[in-house]
Amino acid sequence: MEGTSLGVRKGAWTGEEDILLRQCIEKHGEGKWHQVPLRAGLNRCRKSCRLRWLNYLKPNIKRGDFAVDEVDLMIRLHKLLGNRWSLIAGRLPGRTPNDVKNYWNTHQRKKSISPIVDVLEEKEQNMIVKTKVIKPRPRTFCKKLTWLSGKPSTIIRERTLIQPKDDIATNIMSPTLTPSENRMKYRWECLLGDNEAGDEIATRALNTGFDEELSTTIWSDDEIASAAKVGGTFDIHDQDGFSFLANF
DNA sequence: AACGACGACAACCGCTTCAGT
DNA sequence: TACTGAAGCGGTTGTCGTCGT
Repeated sequence: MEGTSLGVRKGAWTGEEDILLRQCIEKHGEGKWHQVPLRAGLNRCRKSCRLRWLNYLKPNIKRGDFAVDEVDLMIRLHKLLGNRWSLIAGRLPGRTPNDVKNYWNTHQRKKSISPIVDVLEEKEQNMIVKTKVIKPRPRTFCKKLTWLSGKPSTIIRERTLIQPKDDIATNIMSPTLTPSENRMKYRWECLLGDNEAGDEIATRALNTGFDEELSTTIWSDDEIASAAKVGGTFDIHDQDGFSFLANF
């Protein structure tokens, strides 16, 4: 793996390079990775420096075997998130995305290749929920939409969502899931999110439950505007046949 | 002792996303 | 709005150590 490309060193890092990189980060802080090789006096590319720091030199990195509870959490998170290693690692203190990925590829993937485990996993999948990988994406709306521009309109829109008894749950509700699936989703959102009151909210969600009825209502522009402030998932249709799923 | 298979993990590469202009 | 460079992410590869034959 040793070698150079355009004069940039590749391959395993030496102890000397580690020291230079660590000193540089301690002095200037993380970030501005394109400046790090110059500042540290390293003949490495920015990517290499960043990776070395994040995966090896950064303080508080936990090394050694994964504990049973870490593996358990990893499996659950992987079921929910798929191969989103940085998110999974974010919930495993001291573990890096590379660590998690390597562990998964060497231990867990091996297990999933096993036909017996395959069958068990499939059964478990059927018992719980179909995996739905949630990838947050920014949504952009056409500015021609009158209700976004604030102009009055007579356009009919439908709002379809499962009504929660507790409005605090509204934000993460999905009309495409059953109430129990929504409960599960809610718990995970609370677990994965940065919500400070996550535990309390999760408990309340479990104790509260959700109504099973879907409601379809014609909303005025004002109602939609207020709903957007509260938040939630909306299946919106207008009279031009334009429809989309919106999360506020 | 020699050698091949395999596992673990560090590092690279290419692509996507984000932010600034 | 389009463009560009930086940062971040996940897939893949290379290397090294260990174990079994």
